[in-house]
Amino acid sequence: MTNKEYADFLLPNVEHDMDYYEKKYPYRDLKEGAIVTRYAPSPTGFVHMGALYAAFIERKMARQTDGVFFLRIEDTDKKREVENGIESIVRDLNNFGITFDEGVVNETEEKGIYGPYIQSKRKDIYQAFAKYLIEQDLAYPAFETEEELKEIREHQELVKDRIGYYGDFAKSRFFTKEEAVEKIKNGAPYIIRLKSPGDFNKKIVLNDAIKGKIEMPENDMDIVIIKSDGLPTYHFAHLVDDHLMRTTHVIRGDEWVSSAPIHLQLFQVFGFKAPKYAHISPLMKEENGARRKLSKRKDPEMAVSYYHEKGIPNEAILLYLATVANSNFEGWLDANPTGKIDDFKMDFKKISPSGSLFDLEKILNLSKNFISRLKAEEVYERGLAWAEEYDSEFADLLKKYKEYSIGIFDIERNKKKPRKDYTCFSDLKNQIWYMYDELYHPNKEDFEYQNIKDPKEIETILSTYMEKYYSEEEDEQTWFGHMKDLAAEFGYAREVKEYKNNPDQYKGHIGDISMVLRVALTTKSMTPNLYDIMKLFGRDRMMERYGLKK
RNA sequence: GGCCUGUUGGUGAAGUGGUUCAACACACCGCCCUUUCACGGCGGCAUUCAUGGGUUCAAAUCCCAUACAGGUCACCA
Repeated sequence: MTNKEYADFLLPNVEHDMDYYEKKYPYRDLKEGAIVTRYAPSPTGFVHMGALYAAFIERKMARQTDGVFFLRIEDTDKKREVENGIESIVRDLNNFGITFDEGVVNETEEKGIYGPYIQSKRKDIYQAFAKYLIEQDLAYPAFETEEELKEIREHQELVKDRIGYYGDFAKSRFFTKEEAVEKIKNGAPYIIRLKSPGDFNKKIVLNDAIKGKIEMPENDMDIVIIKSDGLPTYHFAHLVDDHLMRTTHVIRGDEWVSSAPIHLQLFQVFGFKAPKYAHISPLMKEENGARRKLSKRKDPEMAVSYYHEKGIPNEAILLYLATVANSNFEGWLDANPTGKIDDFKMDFKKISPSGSLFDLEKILNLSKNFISRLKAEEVYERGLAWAEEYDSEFADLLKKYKEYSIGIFDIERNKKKPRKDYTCFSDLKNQIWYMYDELYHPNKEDFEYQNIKDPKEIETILSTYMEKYYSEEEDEQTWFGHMKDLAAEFGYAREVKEYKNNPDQYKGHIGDISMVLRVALTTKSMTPNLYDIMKLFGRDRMMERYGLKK
């Protein structure tokens, strides 16, 4: 029996051969240095922060080199598949402005000539490549059951040997073709394994774009390449797909570093040029003084929906991810305030080889700064969009008082250094609820009066202000002058300095008086500029809040 | 257990043999500005780069060991 016949026997019904596919997918005609890379998730659920981080870096590197970024779905494990997985992946990523040049578009469509981009639809291709290996006597059928494999492992643990299917432990390797055929004809189930030419005592070198030079023992495990369902394992699919899709850079999580020897060997066995690898370290979390990888199951902040619910702008998340990836990004943004992430030149070498603690504080800060730079109308629109999803009562108020609300968001916003009141959109209501009568139901103890607490005095100050000094028309300076007059009338210094110089001559200073007017109006001692707030309220509503007859 | 990687302040980090070697940012604290807050300004916050050895005239930077942390050892990706 020739090797060719053997291959046909082991993998029948394979339509094309390796050469056919080799010709079908031409080399890409791209300029020097262009990076072709991919985001290759298995459709097991929504996109989480770690995946978003990787996808962000992948797209960025492809874009800045005029390369190609494509989406490939790795669904060779049918057990883990989730319904509509593809749709949610594409949607989640698009929400962050991460789009693909090529690959899967939705459950049924794709674009690009290197497809299919869904692994389960590439069975024939993988088998064609596996057949080549069998013909070269570099792959063979293996018959061990799960139970037998377990026994081998237990034995190895017992005698403290290296664990795995290799050397003398790889019993199926030693069957003759005829013996194997016999078994199969008798109905024995089988898988295809690589006949590894590696030597554990020799070293291979992985020149990782992020982690640098890593020396590892050669792979000598006869790893599975085709599973019993005829689909390939990750390792084999990676070889076939990234070779045929003409990927130049494989950017992936660093949990893959340890299997890089397998991948390098696979490329070598076929005589293909291996892609460059860039292994990204994971986002970490600190818990009880120990660091661990951010977990999809345990950590709510891992889900991108967490940020959506909080109303943290996606732009802020992207800014954060850029900072984590290349810490010089912040400095660059500082020097180029109007710059976009797209204009920044990211560098693999600047990506930290060790995992970074995921810093929610920092995201909140970025979010706050981002919102502060928005126009009042934008804050309104985005705040409303958030509220419509998560706080319908507040959404109704925003809609009912549109111009008024924009006015609130506009306070001290149009300056070089705008106010930073809102850390995220879910924070809006906490900051300004008192501006809406519908939300204003204070108790007496809610009023945060400071130095002046006497109800009688407060009442007199309020009524005097409204009757004698208040005017709806005045500009800020005039208004402030009136405040000073009011202070003086009640025995408070017109200027803080004056009070500090002669504390005995005054009961307090202008600040004490304006505090009364502020707290009586809002219950709060800390608010944006009082002048602007009064402007928004207008006379009637002020009289009402001050408990004075109109 | 084998193999691989990492370890600079509360956090993210810059810095890879010597001309500020501990930048910058977030957080925190203090002061100033100021009608409150916010903004802004100024200042504080690692005499030391996990620990112990070594190389060198000179090390956070090179070497070795130890400790700690992370990853990986599937017919999962």
